[in-house]
Amino acid sequence: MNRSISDVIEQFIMSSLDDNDFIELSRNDLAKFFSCVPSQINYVLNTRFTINRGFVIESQRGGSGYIKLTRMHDNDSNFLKNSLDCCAKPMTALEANQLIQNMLDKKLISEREANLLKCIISAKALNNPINIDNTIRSNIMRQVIIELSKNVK
Amino acid sequence: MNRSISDVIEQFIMSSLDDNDFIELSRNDLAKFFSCVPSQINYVLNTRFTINRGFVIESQRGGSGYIKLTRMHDNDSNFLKNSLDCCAKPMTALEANQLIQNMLDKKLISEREANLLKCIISAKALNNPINIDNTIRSNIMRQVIIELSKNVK
DNA sequence: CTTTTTGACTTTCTTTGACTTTCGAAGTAA
DNA sequence: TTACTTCGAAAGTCAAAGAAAGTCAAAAAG
Repeated sequence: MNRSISDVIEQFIMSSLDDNDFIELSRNDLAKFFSCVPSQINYVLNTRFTINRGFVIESQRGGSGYIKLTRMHDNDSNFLKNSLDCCAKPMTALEANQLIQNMLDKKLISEREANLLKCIISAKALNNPINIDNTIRSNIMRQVIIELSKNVK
Repeated sequence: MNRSISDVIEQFIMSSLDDNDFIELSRNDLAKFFSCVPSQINYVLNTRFTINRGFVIESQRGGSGYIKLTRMHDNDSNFLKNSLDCCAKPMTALEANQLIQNMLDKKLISEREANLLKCIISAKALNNPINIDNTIRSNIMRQVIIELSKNVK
């Protein structure tokens, strides 16, 4: 569902990454191509291609500048181990969502499972009188990771 | 027979759902179309298109936001409806486990999903200083049921 | 009373633009 | 040649404006 220009740009970049582990973009050219202001590219990059979702952004300013976008590969058990670390502290719903999305991207869980998890760590599910949602959220994600680890060599 | 504007809007939405399992609405456009305030749409949605009547609502705020309305088919919807009732009160881990087992038996979820859910509603995941685990547990199960409802054909 | 209608206020996400920083190349002086 | 300066072409930042949807409770209708 490409609802906004940001979504369209996201898709475009995402599919450029289908065949390559990294790509080099020109911010201005991309912006021109999509008839938007250059900083919109930054917005897409910052909201969609985050480190939490396994992307690394490098760039250079000035003449012949560029933006290099790399998709990180990581073996599954390593990934799960790192994810566990993320769950050491209380987590916001946003953080948890990104983690779940990441698991989906890595095919550690199915789309259905991702949706289940997302709704479980939502504010609606966890909302409680005292403000410890974030703690519970990371507890839950920790258990999920432990459970998933059983299926990984 | 259409006493109120709410009834008219209800009918309109209902007939949009005749051909599709889900529709996407724009709250503002609908409100404009029916010359009412936007929050009237929420009122109609909240009073008529409830989970108990077999509807699921998802939405997104912000620029190019939307409201997605899904109708679930009633094969399994009775079971889910009853399950929802179970989640009206706080639940022990044992009760939740039984509910999950039931879902598995009915093939509404896979074994893997059942295991995930079980670890999520375990004391380990939910344990928190104050004793409201059971409330959170039923909240979670309620959201899970709502999520599963989207997949029911 | 209960249900519906209304609107002020809030939250979330996106779009835009003015301003800043960085880099490389080209030009200039010693 | 070497070192310094200038200029323009990138990319970055940040906050304001815009565009949705959500909430809640008061007022109105039935």
